[in-house]
Amino acid sequence: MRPPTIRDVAERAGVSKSLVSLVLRGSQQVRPEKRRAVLAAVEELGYRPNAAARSLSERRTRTVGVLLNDLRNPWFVELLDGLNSELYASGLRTLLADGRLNRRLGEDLTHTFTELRVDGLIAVGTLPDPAAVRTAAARVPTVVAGTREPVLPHVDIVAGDDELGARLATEHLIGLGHRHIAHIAGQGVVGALRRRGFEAVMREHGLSASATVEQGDLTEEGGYRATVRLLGAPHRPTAVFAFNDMAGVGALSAAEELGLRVPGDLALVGYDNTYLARLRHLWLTTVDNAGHDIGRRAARRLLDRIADPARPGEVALTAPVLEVRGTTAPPRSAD
Amino acid sequence: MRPPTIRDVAERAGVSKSLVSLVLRGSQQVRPEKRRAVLAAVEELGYRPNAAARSLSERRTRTVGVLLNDLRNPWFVELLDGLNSELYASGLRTLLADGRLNRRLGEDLTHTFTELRVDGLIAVGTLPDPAAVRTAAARVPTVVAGTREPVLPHVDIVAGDDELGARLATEHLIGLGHRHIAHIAGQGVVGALRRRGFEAVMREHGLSASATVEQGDLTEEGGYRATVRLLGAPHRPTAVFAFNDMAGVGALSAAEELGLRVPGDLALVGYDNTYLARLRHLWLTTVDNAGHDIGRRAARRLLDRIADPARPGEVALTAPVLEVRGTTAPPRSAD
DNA sequence: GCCCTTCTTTGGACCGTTCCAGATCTTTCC
DNA sequence: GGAAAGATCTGGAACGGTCCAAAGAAGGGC
Repeated sequence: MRPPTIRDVAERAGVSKSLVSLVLRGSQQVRPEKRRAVLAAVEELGYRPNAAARSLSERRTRTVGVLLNDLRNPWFVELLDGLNSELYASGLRTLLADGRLNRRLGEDLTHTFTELRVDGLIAVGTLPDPAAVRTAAARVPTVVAGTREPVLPHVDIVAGDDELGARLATEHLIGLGHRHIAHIAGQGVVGALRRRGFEAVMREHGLSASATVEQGDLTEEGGYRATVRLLGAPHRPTAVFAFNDMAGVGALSAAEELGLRVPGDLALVGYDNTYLARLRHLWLTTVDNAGHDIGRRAARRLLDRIADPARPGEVALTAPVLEVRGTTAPPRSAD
Repeated sequence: MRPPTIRDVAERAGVSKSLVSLVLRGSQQVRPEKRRAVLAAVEELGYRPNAAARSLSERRTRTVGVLLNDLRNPWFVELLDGLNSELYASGLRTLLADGRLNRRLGEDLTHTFTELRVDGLIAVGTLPDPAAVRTAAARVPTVVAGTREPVLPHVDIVAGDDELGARLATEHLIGLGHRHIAHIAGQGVVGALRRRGFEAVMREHGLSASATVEQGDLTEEGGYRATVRLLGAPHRPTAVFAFNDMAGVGALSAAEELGLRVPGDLALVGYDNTYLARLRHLWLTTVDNAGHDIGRRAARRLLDRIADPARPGEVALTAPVLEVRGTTAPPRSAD
């Protein structure tokens, strides 16, 4: 009992398979009664076209491969959401590969996605294997979203302006009266950019001497550890700007454990405005990075690039917005 | 400049395309020197088989469709992780459709997945449109994971034992000395099961009179609102068992806002043991629902069902485990 | 009524694999 | 040395669509 094919439909409707194909692809050159007959046969048989046969013949798959760094990071999920909605509207489906979930990211890129002959590729977030992206980008239209690497010839980049975001956060803290401010840094290019924004603003305000940077990672654990180190040091900061919300929550825990009140004893800013920051119990001041919007823009870029693969790569940055919540306030006493 | 085909490889290696196919599929019936010639040609040309052509001919896609309720729920992500790792190991890739991300779930099911002729289908979590699952299950091997509906003829179900989990949580609170306990209920079958477990235990301890149930939903907001109502009532509970961690966090915020200390004035248990519950700042006592494990088991069930589609549907429940953290303690004074 | 257009409709090649029946080459054995 | 038995290899028919050149039908003009 195989699923019906276009020939079955043709036979039932009393026409040729070519005509069925025409009707299904919406040709205007078909007489109404034939069209009706075909559509009725489709309905009666429950016919669904076979995507494999179609892509073999059309030489395209209407599928976009998405390489994601980590599905556990809520910000990426939001980006993915924007991506999906825009691509779906253009009749493209999305095939997801998570670099963390199944480790063999490079393998996935070169094997799965090229075997499937995806029409396009979106790399989301800092990926473990940039070389794999390079290889793939040479064969298929590619857009990098949510990070600024790798920079490659015909590849577009859509990301938040991390340096600006870091400036906003730092300016906010300084504006509140903080002088001794620490930054918990993240990894990769994104980490470097946010750090640079922080350091630049501190320098501009003549506060380089009281700026501290502690290396963390993208997790709560990393933020916690970094904060413990920061607060254990002799001259401790009155404010912390964390690389992302997860690290910010870690910092929150560390402060609490050491008996410091937030924001009274320690002001705290995160980054990404994930739903974590929005939890009433945390209510983290953070930088909104507009993940959904970045996803949509990345999708549009990819559509453009599929239409014209040869055009030069562009970098599009979106401006982040500071979201002030409950974890920032002026320092208790002048530093 | 098209990608090379099996014919190009054959020509280069000086053999027939059939032999190339044999080599690539690992036949033992090929003389070593020919095998080497073929593999060398593959390497030189950078040949990658065309998945569409292969599935058309083999009449299977090596692809499993996954219907997910909500990617934003960390528990589902964990389940997905388990699913992926197991399926990947069996050479199946995963195509993800999120019911919340692109709303048209029913459409996706009947259109995208049937057009792609996926080899199997996994429905994760309570889905908005059970009828679509029913339709699809009639044509393709299907497994339901993480929930216990819909129950369908040849469909397996893999889920946590929600009633048992709720019992564990409730027993824990009673064991600590709580008498007046409230439950924030969730929706759907899962919600009903957890509620039933709670009510059964309360009844067994002769505490039905002091058991309260407040309807919430699966979000923080719902948990918050429900808790505000609970704590505003005349005879307020000393402990709350929330449907899931998100609702539990909402309850935490509500208690804090009303000036109650957790766990001193109010004990709190969540469900799912998501990373939220593990955040040091929240440190929620919760019920571990083993998402990763459920994902793996669902994958294995699907593999079995693909091998033998006609076998009767089975229900496999995994036993959850109570994870005691910082939000539960004995009540301050006997009730 | 006939020829020329303009619409519609159709047969068949093609997309890149797999798989099967049979062809061809090697061995083995008497 | 020849035949039978294996071991290898190959051509061609699927798989289920799209698309193009050409056939057939219908309408228009004289």
